[in-house]
Amino acid sequence: MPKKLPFSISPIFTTTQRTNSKCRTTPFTTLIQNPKSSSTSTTSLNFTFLNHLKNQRIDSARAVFNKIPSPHVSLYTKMLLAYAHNNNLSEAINIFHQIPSNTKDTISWNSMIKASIICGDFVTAVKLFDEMPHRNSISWTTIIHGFLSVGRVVEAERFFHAMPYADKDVATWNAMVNGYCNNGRVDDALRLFRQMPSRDVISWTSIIAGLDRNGKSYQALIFLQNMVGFTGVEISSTTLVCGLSAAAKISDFYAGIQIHCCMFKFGYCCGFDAFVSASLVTFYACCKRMDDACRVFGETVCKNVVVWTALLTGYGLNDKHMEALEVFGEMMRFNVVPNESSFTSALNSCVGLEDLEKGRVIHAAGIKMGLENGVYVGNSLVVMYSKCGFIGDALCVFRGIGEKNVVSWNSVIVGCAQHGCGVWALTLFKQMLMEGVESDEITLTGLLSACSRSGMLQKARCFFEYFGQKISLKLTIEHYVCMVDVLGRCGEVEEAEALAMSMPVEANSMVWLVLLSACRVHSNLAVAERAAKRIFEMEPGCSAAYVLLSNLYASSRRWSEVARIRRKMKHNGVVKQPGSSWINLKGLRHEFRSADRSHPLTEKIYEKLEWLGVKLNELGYVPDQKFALHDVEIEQTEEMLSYHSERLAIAFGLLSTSEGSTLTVMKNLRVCGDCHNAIKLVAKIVDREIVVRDSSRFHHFKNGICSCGDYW
DNA sequence: TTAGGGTTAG
Repeated sequence: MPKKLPFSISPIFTTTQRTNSKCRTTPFTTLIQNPKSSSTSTTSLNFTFLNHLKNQRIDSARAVFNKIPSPHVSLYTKMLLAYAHNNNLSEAINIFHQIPSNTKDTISWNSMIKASIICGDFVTAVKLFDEMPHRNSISWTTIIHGFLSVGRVVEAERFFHAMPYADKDVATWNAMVNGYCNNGRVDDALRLFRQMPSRDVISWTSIIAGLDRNGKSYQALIFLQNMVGFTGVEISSTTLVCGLSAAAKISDFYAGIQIHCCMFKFGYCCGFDAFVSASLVTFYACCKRMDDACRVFGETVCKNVVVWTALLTGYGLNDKHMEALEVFGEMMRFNVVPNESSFTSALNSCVGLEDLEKGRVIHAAGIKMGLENGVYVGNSLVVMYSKCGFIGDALCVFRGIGEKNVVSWNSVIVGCAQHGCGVWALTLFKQMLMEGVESDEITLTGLLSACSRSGMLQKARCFFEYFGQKISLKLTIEHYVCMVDVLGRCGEVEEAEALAMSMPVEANSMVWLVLLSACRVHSNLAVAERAAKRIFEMEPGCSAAYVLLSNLYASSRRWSEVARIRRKMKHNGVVKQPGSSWINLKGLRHEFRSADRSHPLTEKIYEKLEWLGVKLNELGYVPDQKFALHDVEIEQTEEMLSYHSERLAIAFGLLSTSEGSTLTVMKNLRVCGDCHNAIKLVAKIVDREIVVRDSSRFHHFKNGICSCGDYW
């Protein structure tokens, strides 16, 4: 863990403390209690009223408002809007009706429309709009923007088209352009942007931000370039922040640097603008320049939660998960309250470290803050528990999520698939359909992989057809990879090959690799050789394909072919990825290679393995030498199998953890069949659950059996 | 004295 983060922190300037300092109130009440004259009294009441509103003390504001003799219409307006922001529409309407009719002006009518929209009551908003005596462009823009803000584009368009052309000002056009972008209608936004009679800085910023949000970051940067180069419209910090966001998304370092220079030039980089700082931190992080990101962070005076989260996320993006979690801890120490985004990023870093213990600590902090059942934190917790090997906890968190979205359902379905709980995955999908949540391409990937890992071929065929034809989901190459995988694993190797050959897009090396893997399971050398040939044409350095083919030859004891593959690997400079397994204990990762003797507890680990070997023999275990994969003497292969990396990690785990606790081991390659047999028995001997996550899935070993049912 | 349009982290 890093002892010191590479940036300086000025705690006096954190947002929380700045806000608190503002809250120190002046004793205004003394002014009311001792008035010298009627006019002084009214002035004091007005002042106190405004002060209460400013500090969001709505009841106190109302009490003072009631004492003001003949309040000015502007005070009525402020009062009703305050009620709207408190989601109290009936009281806002009450105040509106109290405005004397001779002073009720267009501004108060517009404010009441706005108040209805804030409270989500569009019927009242439209009724007021119809009833008001004089509409101006602000009345129209308010209602158009209101509809767009809740995705009701058709109604917004109806008002926009009904609005007299002469009344449409630049703000109205801007509202439409921005609304189209926010609702994924970027082509309509571009059409209006070209049609509008004049464009100001907000028009340009809207289209730049909109293009960026809709996956057109490169075009956004072109628009920014045109704005600066050809329009003469004065640029704002918001425009530059949007441009920087686009540069960050496509990691365009050159464009981002130019924008940073502009920010300097216009004086936006003095450290007081959190938007500028957060966008700079993110930009440098996306360009893999964490030193620069840290420098910007250190120079930021106004460090709010977004700036902190930008740094935390940036470290995560760069696989510096320990540093990310250190930032999370630091922000808490500086009284910056983490929000859902901070938790999401911190939990992602726990996944990156595969560190369940840290994940549980962050989960506890989330519970304290009441964020556990929110959809963002809940989804991240589901992923964290699932990827750290605890699918039961993932399901528990999932059930608690208040309003589940498609990501929640996908996360839990994919989690069940990875843990081999295929039936659960399918049951959850049924519930998802019943709750009316629309599935997407990730749902199908999750379902197909659940079927693949549980041998449910017919179900997979149904899903593939249902998603492809009935709900017209565009099938991606990922889906074909899954379908070839499930066909192959279920023994339909020829059909899998036929599907790979007949795909609407050309199969990539991943498709052929899963087919080759299935050939390894079902010992189909003919298809394997054809699949391997395809892979070597596309990816000559694919070590996994060489290893799979070599293993296939080895399991058939065709040692001359094994030697040929090895020579070919050597000739092409392909290096086999060494197998390694690791276990995380108290924040430390203990990693082992096959026959490793570098760990400080090596002697004890090998003693434990010998003891386990004796117990295994007593239970009738005989090493399966087809997994030795080397042309060596039988005695030697037995020894090599006994010291595979996962066995060393398990032996170490047994020595270092309390009896009865679940042991979780990670492996970079697939666990071999012989180790799989041995670990089933080891779990029985030591009477513990052993979870092994290999490159394919999670295996839960308990009482002599594995959750995968020997099917993986 | 009160009303409308653009922004950062995930």
